[in-house]
Amino acid sequence: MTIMSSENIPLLEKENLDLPQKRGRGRPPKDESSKDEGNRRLELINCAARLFRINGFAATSTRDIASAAHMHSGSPFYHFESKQALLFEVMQSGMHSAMARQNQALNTLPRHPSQSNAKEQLRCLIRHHFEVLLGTGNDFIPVMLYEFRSLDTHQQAVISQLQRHYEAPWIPVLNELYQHQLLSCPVKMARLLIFGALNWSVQWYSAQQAASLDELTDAAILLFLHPRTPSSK
Amino acid sequence: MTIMSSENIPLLEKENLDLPQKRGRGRPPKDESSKDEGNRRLELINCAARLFRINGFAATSTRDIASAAHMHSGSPFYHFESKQALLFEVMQSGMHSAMARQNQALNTLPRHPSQSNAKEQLRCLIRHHFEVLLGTGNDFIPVMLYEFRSLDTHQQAVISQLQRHYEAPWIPVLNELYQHQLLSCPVKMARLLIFGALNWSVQWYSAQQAASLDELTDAAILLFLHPRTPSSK
DNA sequence: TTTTACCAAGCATTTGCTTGCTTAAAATAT
DNA sequence: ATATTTTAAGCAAGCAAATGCTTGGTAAAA
Repeated sequence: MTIMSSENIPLLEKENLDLPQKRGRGRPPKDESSKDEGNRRLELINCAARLFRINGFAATSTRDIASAAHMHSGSPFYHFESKQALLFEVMQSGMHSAMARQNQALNTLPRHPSQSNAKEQLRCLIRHHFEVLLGTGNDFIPVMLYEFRSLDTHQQAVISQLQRHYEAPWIPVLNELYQHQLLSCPVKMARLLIFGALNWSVQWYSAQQAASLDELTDAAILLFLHPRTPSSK
Repeated sequence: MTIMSSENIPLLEKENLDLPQKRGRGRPPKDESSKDEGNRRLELINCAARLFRINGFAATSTRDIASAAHMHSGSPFYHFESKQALLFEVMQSGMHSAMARQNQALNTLPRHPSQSNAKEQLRCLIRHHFEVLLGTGNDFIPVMLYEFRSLDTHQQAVISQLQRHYEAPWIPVLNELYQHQLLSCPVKMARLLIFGALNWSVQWYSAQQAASLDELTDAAILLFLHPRTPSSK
């Protein structure tokens, strides 16, 4: 990451004329899908997310990011006014994507059919949260979880707000479980501890060798929820 | 941290001759407690731990550390061969201290009086772990948890070994709880999830305004352990 | 012609660390 | 008891590399 970083990017194949992704300088072609929406800008965000996740924000240089996106060292600053602003974008877009997918996942569940599908709702939320944390290519949320302190005060406030929105659907579910005594711990503390248990998985989970996300979800449910009847299901 | 850092340390009172802690250059006096054992070196470790915890390893400069220990910028390298070696020392001494105190805490418990004091043992372990994570002046373990990736491969192996030793007393306790069906989740996963829930508390706990460590411990026990009899205690 | 997206080069600062020297206490010799 | 040597601990200064970011130009699409 630090070795060999003095403008050594163009190891790209040289002299293959008119490859579609030559994409050197100049305005990009407005190819078929008209809503291109900052293609290279998006690639910068993705590369930054990956590097920030692997090495951390402070230990990742803007040159590393530029290089990963096949740019030269100063080019990212055309798209982002600072390294910190890029980090902020990573977190924001990660949160918006996670929230959208969480709502989507909740909508696949039946709308409280009779009385208490709270347990299934919690399973759905946990399962989706594991996906957000551990799914392939999902570097955004781990970055948000571990680089929060690198934001300035205003940015932190914005991200905190998004986090509150993300956690909002959990609260009525936990409340219901608490009232039905499937959850013994008061809801406020339960939420903090449960999110801790889940979020920490980014420290030890590795896709190969370990359990599947479904198995993780089952384990978490077993740990947190206390069955009222002798039949565990 | 970054502003005004060009050798601006000696704001110490100037011209107070013969203050006992003048401590300028030269060999330190061998004062009463003969086992001085690197007094300034220890202060470097403490300052580094605090700064690493607050700002992270990569975002803390060796000048920041030197300044916090009232030294000049190059002096830490008399005691440590590199910044990374200092980080390693922080983690190692933190782990050794935590392990010693954990064993001490366990020894205050009665030696399995009749059959199952596993629940009290778990409470003791959790309570002590919160102390290690959140107690005042305990910056070492949080640094270890969040800066592991900044170590090189060999250092990581050493720290992992220490972590395994630290977690070792938890395993028989969890096994016993699982066998008595106070714990529904298989032990291996339970350990990972429980440590996650506890370790994550460094992200949200603040000494004022929040619950006491005893209350945290109670909440955790309520969340993880399933009472077999209707009486919750 | 304008705009978008980028390159090429570099500037100012910060950073980890080194080298050579200084001081004062401790150890040792006289 | 005095004088000399050794050593622990740090200072003063700076170097080479890395880093965040800026400026001026330029090619291609619109």
